[in-house]
Formats: sequence, structure tokens, C-alpha cells
Amino acid sequence: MLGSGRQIAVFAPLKTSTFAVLSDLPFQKNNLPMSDLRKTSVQELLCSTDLDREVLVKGWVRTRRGNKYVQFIAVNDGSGFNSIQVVANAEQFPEEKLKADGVENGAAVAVRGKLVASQGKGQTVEIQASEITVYGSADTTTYPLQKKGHSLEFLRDIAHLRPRTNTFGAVLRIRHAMAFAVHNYFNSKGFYYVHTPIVTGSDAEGAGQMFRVTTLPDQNPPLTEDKSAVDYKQDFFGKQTNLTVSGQLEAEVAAMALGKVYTFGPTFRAENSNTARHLAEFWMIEPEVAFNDLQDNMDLAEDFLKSLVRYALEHCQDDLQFLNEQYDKELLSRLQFVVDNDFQRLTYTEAVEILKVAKQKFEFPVDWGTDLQSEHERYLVEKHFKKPVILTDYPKDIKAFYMKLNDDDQTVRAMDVLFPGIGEIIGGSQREEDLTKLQARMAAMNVPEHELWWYLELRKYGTAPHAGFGLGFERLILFITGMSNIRDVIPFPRFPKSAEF
RNA sequence: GCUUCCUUAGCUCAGCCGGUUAGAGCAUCUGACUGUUAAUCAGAGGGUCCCUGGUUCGAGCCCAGGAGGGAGCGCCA
Repeated sequence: MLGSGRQIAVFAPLKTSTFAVLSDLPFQKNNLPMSDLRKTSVQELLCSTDLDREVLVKGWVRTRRGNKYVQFIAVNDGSGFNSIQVVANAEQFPEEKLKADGVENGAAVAVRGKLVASQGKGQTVEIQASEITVYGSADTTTYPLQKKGHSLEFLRDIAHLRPRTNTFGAVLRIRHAMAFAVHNYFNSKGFYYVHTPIVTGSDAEGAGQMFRVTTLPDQNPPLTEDKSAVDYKQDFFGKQTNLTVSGQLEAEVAAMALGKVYTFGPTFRAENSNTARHLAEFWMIEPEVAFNDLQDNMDLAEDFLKSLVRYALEHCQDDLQFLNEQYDKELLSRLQFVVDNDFQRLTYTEAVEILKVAKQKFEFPVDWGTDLQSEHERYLVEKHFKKPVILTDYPKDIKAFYMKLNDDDQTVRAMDVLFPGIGEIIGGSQREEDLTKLQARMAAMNVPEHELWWYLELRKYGTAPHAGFGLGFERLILFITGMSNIRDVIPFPRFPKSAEF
């Protein structure tokens, strides 16, 4: 499954600026001699068939090697996975001068030269340098990123530099592609993108501990008349407010007017979660569709996920290839498998029956009415079915108040999509649209009606069946990239005791 | 929050039963090398053994406390 244990990422480098030009051409500070030529991205140059022309490229040095006759400088500008090879003839660019001017691992440079067919193996085109400018060098004795593998744990400590590594470059480009693919998918299906609030006045969204938002002073805040509590009427919003843990309730508002909507935004949970699958700040995608039932919801979730995986396979080949080789040899085949095969759909009750007769010993017993443990979900996905699984119709007592009650009065129309290595990647349900039943569920679960009066009015005026789900964006990126820790698929991870960068 | 493992050179790690001057690979530095692919070859420099206290003739190693990190679990997406 997903790779475990030591893993490496591959390098790249910084030092304070020396500004040097390494040719005999006239040069003035703040007036680059190459300014008559437009820069071209490395990605574009590598794909170019228009050779023997003058080009200008700007990026960061990944490696420099060679001998006293010829020097090779790999330049990467982040436009794609691959670097372009710059060939510097020693007559014009002696090694000592390249070193003295800081053309080393990590330096930011501009290179002017001729784009030619490569004389060597390993690349089709290269640049014969005629001019090299160093914007900023990187002291080789202190720059943390070396021309070698680094552990992901080490790179987490230098999150400001890790985007320069092959691994994080690949992950961040894939992350972008997936964000684009999300909007692309929904737009093509007639969904509208709704911006739900980040600051919420409700603490009853039912998805965990919340971060408080306040402008009251932390020393001696105003108290209520009887001095028993902080007086939030004097706070910025006139009430206690928090960061959102879900956009779902507001998305339902929009779905009851626009039909098919989705949200895609930051989500905050103040749980003390220390796992490779949880973040305190993460991005969540929540489609909500009027007149959809649980079947429609499952169909949407499966089609959506397959479409995203397919997009990655088609558009992120270089980056995925690298991750496949470096971290997880089965990544590409697993992605293809997900696209090619139907997800296994079964009810919670059916799953419990399978688990009860399973030969595997579980640490925790399986019993109808209790929530499935990670080990149970993993068994179903990775051992029993060996494919993504959608579990439905959970006992009502272990699910949220807003899920639609089945006729058996025992289960609700919930669904969890379980992926190999990730566990729950999607959680969703058909929503309870019956006002009386919803009020009963809220009362039973101690959800205060007065805080959600507006949510209840959706059932009072023009209520309709509807369904939706939440997809954890970072969990999707985990699956697509084959990375094993969620802190490595977001540029600046937020988790307990950590908000450094 | 719980369980468990870990912390030794810039990085990744080894270090025997507690014993004299703590090692390796990579990186860095110096030199060699006519097209390299994380180039290669030779040599050199580089240590608060996480911190504090204790046991001992003697502690990187044993004990206690603290700090930081990983993995697993719970909460969930």
C-alpha cells in the first residue's frame, strides 16, 4: 500500500545575493543585458522543436557538474518536473569563475544562449550558454538542500525551502491540477460554486471542536452582569463566533435555490489529532444537490473521484512518474485501477456480517451499532474487496443529526467512501428534509434549535429531498500522489503545536 | 488525548557487555578528469552524542525528569 518508513525527496539550494555576470558583454546593475529577449519557461523549451535560436531562461540551479573543459548546469524554474541542461564552455565560463560567482546548487540565475539538440544522452535539447547572470547565490556550506535525498521529516522543518525539491514540486503541481479539475468537473456538470462563510456564528455544525474568533482582549475581557461569563455581546460580531468546520449547512441553503452547488474552501478543526491523515486547517469540497437521493449521491461521488484521478493521469504524467519511481511503485497502477473498476457498494449491516466471519483477528470487536474501526475499514478495502468501498445506511446513533432517517427507524442514509491507504476520503448523506423528524433528531442529540432556526426553515418552506458529501482535498492528494503523511501534501501544514511557516 | 519507538557530524545512520583518541556513506572544502546525468576518482576539514540531574573508578550506552520527532490508535475529511 502506501509507502512507509524512510523516504527521500530530492534536493535543490540559497545564499545572500551576489550579482554577477559571467561574460564579456557589457553589464550594468538593474539593467540586464538580456532584456531585449523575452524569457521562456523550461517546460516550453523542453518541448520545443524550434532549435538553433537564441533563448533566455530564468530559474534555480539544481546541479552543476563537469570538468575543466565543459560545465553542465541543470536549471529548473518550476514550470514542470524536468530541468533544462545548460552547457557552459570553459573558455568563456571557467569552473573557478562559476564557483566564485555562485553558480551552484540553489542559485537563482538567468541564462542566455542557443537552444540546440543535445550532444549527450538523457535529454533532447540543451542550451549552449553565452551569458549567465546570478540573481542570488546560495552558500553551499549552509544551504540545507543538498544534491541528495532528504527525509520528509527533515524537509517538514524547512517548509519554506521544500517546494524547491523534486518531490514537493511534483506534489504542488499535482495539487494545483486537482484543484483545477474539481472546478472543471463541477462547472461542466452545471454546478455553481458557492462561497460559504469562514467565520460562523454556529457551534452546532456537528463536526468537531472549533477555533474561537474574537477581538476581545485576552486580559480581563468584559463579563456579563452577574460576572459569571465572558460577555460576547460586546465581541466584534455581538455573539460568540468560530472558524467553520464545514460549509455544508450553508451549502444546503444554496442548493435549495440553485439546485446543484458545491463549496471548496478552508476548514478548521481544533481536534488534538496526531495522525498522518488529519490537519487542523484543511480544504474541503462539499457538493450539495437538490432532489438527489442516496443513490444519486453515490453515483456523483464515484464519478467525481474517477474523473479527478483520470485528470491526474492525463495531465500530471512527469510528476506522477517520479512519485511512482521514488515512493510507491504501485501508484500508477493503483490510480488506473480506480478509474477502471466500479466501487463496491454495501450497507453497514452487510459489512458487519462480513467482518464477523472474517478470519483476520481484530484488536477491536465488531458489533452492530458501534462505529467501524480503522482496522475494519482497511480489511474491507484492502483485503476483502481489494477496491474502493462505499458503505451506507449506518446506525443513526453514530452519525450526525441532519442525516435522513430510514424507514426502519434504526439507520440513516449516510455514506462513507473508503479508499486504500487513506480510509475515509468522503463522508456524506441524504439529508433529512422532514421538519418534524429533523427536530426530533436534534432534540435527541442535544442540538439547540435556536442556533439553527434558519436551517430548520429550509424544511418549513419548500423543503425537498437533497444529498451531498464532503471530500477532504488533502486526502485526495494523498491518494493521487502516493504520499503517506497529509503534512506533506499541503504547503504549510497546520497541526497541534505547529504553525511555524 | 492514549500506546509505542526514536534523538550521535550539514543530511541519513552504525556504535558490541558500561572502558582509552566516537565511526561510515552522502554533502562541504582542496585537487584530478574533454559531454556529464544526484558525474566519477583521490585527499582534507567537520561532534554541546537533544537538555537537566543521578548511579559508577569510568556513561553515547544504565536510571529519573524534561524537550522535540516518527509510527499506531481515537476524533474525522
